[in-house]
Formats: sequence, structure tokens, C-alpha cells
Amino acid sequence: MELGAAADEAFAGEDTFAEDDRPSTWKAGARSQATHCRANSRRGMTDAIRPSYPPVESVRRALEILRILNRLRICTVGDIHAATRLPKPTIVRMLDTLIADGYVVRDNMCGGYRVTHRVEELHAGYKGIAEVIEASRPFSVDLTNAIKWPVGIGTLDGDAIAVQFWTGTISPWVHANTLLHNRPNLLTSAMGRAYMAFCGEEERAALFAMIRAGSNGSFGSEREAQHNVLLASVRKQGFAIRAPQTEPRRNTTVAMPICHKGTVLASITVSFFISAVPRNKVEEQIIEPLRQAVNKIETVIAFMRRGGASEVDGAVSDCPLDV
Amino acid sequence: MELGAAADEAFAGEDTFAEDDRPSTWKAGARSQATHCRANSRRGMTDAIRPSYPPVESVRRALEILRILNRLRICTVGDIHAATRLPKPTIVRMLDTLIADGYVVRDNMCGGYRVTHRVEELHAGYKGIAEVIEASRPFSVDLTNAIKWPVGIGTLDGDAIAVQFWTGTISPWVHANTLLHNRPNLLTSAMGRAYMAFCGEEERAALFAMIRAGSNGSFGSEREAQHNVLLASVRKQGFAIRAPQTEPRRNTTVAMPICHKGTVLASITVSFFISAVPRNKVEEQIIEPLRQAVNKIETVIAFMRRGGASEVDGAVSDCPLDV
DNA sequence: GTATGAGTTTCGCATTGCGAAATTCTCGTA
DNA sequence: TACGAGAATTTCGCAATGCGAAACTCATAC
Repeated sequence: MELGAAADEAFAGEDTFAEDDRPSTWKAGARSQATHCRANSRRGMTDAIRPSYPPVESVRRALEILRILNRLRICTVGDIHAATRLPKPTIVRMLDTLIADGYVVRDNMCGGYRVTHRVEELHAGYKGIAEVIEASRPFSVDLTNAIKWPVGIGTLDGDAIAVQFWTGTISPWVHANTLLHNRPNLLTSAMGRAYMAFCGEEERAALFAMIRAGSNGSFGSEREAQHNVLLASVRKQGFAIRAPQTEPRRNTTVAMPICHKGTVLASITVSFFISAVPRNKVEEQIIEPLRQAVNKIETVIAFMRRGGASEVDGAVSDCPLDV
Repeated sequence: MELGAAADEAFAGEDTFAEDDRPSTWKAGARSQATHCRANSRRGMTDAIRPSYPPVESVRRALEILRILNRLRICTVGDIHAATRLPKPTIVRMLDTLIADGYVVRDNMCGGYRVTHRVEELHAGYKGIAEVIEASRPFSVDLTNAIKWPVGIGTLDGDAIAVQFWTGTISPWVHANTLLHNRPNLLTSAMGRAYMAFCGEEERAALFAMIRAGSNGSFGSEREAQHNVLLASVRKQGFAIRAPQTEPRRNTTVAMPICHKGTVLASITVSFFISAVPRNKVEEQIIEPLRQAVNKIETVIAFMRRGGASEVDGAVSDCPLDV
């Protein structure tokens, strides 16, 4: 397996791994059979959680009416009644509520009711990490179920990466500590390297300038040039590996970018124990499955953004690769 | 006043208008002092309307929580509590409701709650006519209050224009009939001409192809070429005038495009009686005020789309002008 | 293992939201 | 102008729905 010089370095000292040394379930894994867990749990999945309350009917109705307004654009009470079968006084009450809080106006100059700019506040947070997680989650969970190693997703946040999603909650081969809310370093982490390798040149220059400004002279043009060589290699390979000196040294991380139309949205990683995966199996067991998951994720994102949907399987990454 | 050949033609037969022939208030105008009117009224303004019901508190709370989720992206119950001061069981109840209807998911892999793609349905209708009306309304109402003539706004809808906003409800100089829901012809109406003159070349070609296909041979390349000459003149002048043979002949209409970054969003018009405005006063009393309103509207739209806001007054239209 | 805090559940209560019926407004037509 | 039909809005009696303090349970940190 050809991983490049940096990648070879990551595996220094670990040549083989005996079959009986493979990690089985650990302390954390012992709780992975819980039927459900809470939103703040580091083990298990919230998927099977039962609701504490029945849905509030008035809320559902108001949101349904708001959806109709968005679909039909300019509506009369009669239009909404025809679309929803809700009683007209109920419709007027909900409209009065939406009007009171600024989401809708009643305007005879357009002949009915229409939404206002305020509805932007009801969706503006979706673009970004929420969208990336939504697109990535099923494939990440599948990947962890398949390869057993945890998958993480992080986004650029100022001068570091913010890890905002981590399937370690369901991975049998994981330490109890979480990666969630970690802020891996842009230069040394796999996430940071993947991000910087694939973002635009101007953005990369700006990031280098920020790193240089914050380094008190310890990061100069020589180290930047070296790092650029490393990033070029990352682009050539299509993935990044964590700097080998990073603690804990028993682990390493492979990262790839999630892109849409040439823009890096996030970095996605698989973390694993160096001793658990033979060096000649990393491509097959880690990198290739991760690459396939990234392709699926990018396809779904393109579809959701109506960038020309193709089938979920088999789509090609939009990231610039030096091939 | 230089209005061009087509514009001169619109005024054929009407040279002057005696001061005492100016229309005063008419039947419709007699009701314009109503304190408020309903959403389906063709006279008056809904602005002063009193709500029929107090706002529904649970709806307001759910929407407030949804706004926080969009602002903070990934939230815990504690985050929402800190931002809203709502009791935590209330927050959980609202979240359960939003989860039940698919707008939000609880996910321990990201450490809290996040919005889903479904929130797009709560805003998707804003982009388009709702946004244009919202930006245009105050300036259109001001314009009608200043010049007394009704302002209309229409958008392309298949093979015609759909008039979707009309200040005739408050204009003292207007016939009882409304323009709302009218579908002016693309070739003969001022709105249609303004739209076609300023839309992109590909779109215009497609529109011509559609017109030709629907004309049973009566609209051929010769008439298209003639119309293109007229449209070039419209672009040169910055406004379009209704074809003079259009009924009722006592009226005419001046239209301009509302554009954003070179795209025509809508057409906006002032309609007036030919006999009421001297030909040498049309520029001053109609065209120039309308142009100023359009500039303001486009500035507001650019600001709301964060396309580089400048002050509301004095912004330059983004429309391509042959100058 | 313990303490603290976060998230979730319970249950008595009353207010808030509901909608059938009535009223009023608006438009279209003669 | 008058009338009829339909659209939009208002009224008001009622009970179910939503509320939240208190309690409970889970999860993390040390």
C-alpha cells in the first residue's frame, strides 16, 4: 500500500497486529445496548427515544398553514381552508398569530396574505452544519456499523476546527472520551489538513496569515512552504492523516473534505488505533469505505441543493483532485 | 419631452387636458376613508385592521424556539432555556412537537437538537413575489399617495404577466375595476414589454419561441424582429409603454423592471388617464417618480439579499441600460 | 463512588384555544 | 341601485389541551 511519506510516518513502529489483540467491547461499549439515550449522552443513539408529550395541536396547525402560505405564495382564507380543511376561524386565529409575530401580513393590495422576510429566521440555520450532518448521518452511521471505527465531522471555526458530530456513541471500538466539542488544530489534525488542502487558495492564504499572526514568530514562511508541500500531497491522495506526534499516539485519523461545487463544507474523519489495522489494510478497510461514504454524502447534498441530482450511488466528488 | 415613436403614439389624439377635467374622487374613492378593510377588499387598506384573536401563546413559543435553533445551530435544552427563559418542560414539549412534524431532530451524536431540511418549507415561498412586494410596498404606497395614480406589480407567469399587487385600492383616481389577477399580454402590455426588454437574451428567445408556438402562425420572424426593435428602444429609455390600441384607450401604462444583479424580478407600473397628464409632463410626473421608486426598491432588495447594501436613497439600478 | 447538573417525566389544574353559528363585508350581476 | 351569494371575520360557551412546579432519572466530572 502506497500511503506517501507522511502517511508512512503515522504508522512508524507498528508493523503487524495480532488477531487476538483486536479491541472488543470496552467499558463504554458495555452500555451500547441501552434502548435509548438522552440528547447529552455519549453512548447510544437517541433514535429510539419516546416523546415526553403529545404534539401541541395548535403549533402543528400554525406550521402547516405557514407551509401552505409558502407553497401558494399569496393566499386567501379560502385557499388555506381548501388546502387544510381546518375551520376558518381556526385559520384566522393562526394567521392573526403569525401576523402578530411578524411572519405574515394581511394585505388587500395583493388580495390576501403573504409571508414576510421574517420567515428567513425559521430556516437560516439549516445551511451549514445542520445540512451537512443531516446528509452525512445515515452514511456515517452505516460506516461505523460496517468498520466499527468512529466517524467525526468538523467545520472551520475561527482558528480551529469544531468537531460537531461523532458516531463514537455507537462504535464498539472507542475510548469513553468523546471528540464532540474538541477543537483540533488546523496544522496538525487530519480535519484541519483536509480542510486547508481543499479550500480555495485565497482562503488558505488567509488561514496561513491568521496562523502566522497568532504564532509569535514560530510559524514563518519556511514552515508554511513545508506545510504547503504536505497539503499538495493531501490533495494528490484525496485524504489527510493526522500529524504523527499528536497525542494519544496509539490513535490516528484519516480525513477527507466534504465539498459542494468546489467549496469545502466540512471535514469527515475515521479514527482508529494504529495497532488495530495493518498498514497494508488501511486503504481497503478505512480509506476506501470513507471515500465511498463521502461520495454518497456529496451526492445527497447536491440533490438537496438541486445542483443536478444523480443516483445516490456512484456519484463523483466535486473536489479538485490532482489526478 | 422625448418619449420615442412608440411613446408618442400612445398619446395620439390627446394634446392637452384642461385643469377642470382632472378626475376628482369617484365612486370607488368615496369609500377610501374606511378605517380598515378586509383582505379581499378592492378599496382601502388592511393596515389598520384589528386582530380577531389574541396570539396563540404556544405557537409563539414554538416559533421562538425554532428561531433560536436556527440562530445557534446545535442546541441543548439548557441553551434554549438560557436564550428564552421558558421553563424546561415547555421547551421539551415544543421540541417534541417540532420533532414529531419533522422540523427538528434530537441527536446525541451532535450533542443536542438541530433543524432539518423541512424548515426550508417554512421560508421557500418568500423568495419571489412575496419578497418583491415586501420591498416595494412602502415605496409604491408613497408613490400613489404622491402622484395619485395606481401602481401595479406583476411577474412572469407562463405565457403572460400575473398582476399580483395594486395600489389602486388607495388611489383616488381610479376606476372601480382592479388590475389584481389580470394577466396582461407579454407583447402589448407595458409590464410584458418591460419584462422582455430587460430579461436575459436566452430567456427572451425562449419567450419568443413560446409566443410563436402559441400563435398559429400569426407571429413570425418579421413581427419578432419588429418587436425586438421596440424592446431595444425600451431598454434605451429605461421604461415601456403599453401598446396604444389596448383597451381601454383612455388609459395608458408606464412600466419599468425591478432587477437584482441583472435578473428581472418583476415589472412595476403606473397607470393613468392619457387626458389627465399633459404629454410634456409625463416624464416629470410619472416616469421620474417611478424611476426613483424603482431605485429605492432595488436597493432594499439588494440589502435584504446582502448583495452589498448602500443607502436607500441614491442607489443605481443594476439593470443593463444602453447608455 | 459521590455530587452536581442536564434532561426528562408526572399530574393537578385552569386557562387557553376551539369552532359552530352568526354576523358583516365584498363582489358580481342584472 | 339592489340583491344574492360567497368570502372573511366575529362571538361566546365550553372543555380539552397545554402548562409548569416538583420530582425523577440520566449523564458527566472528579
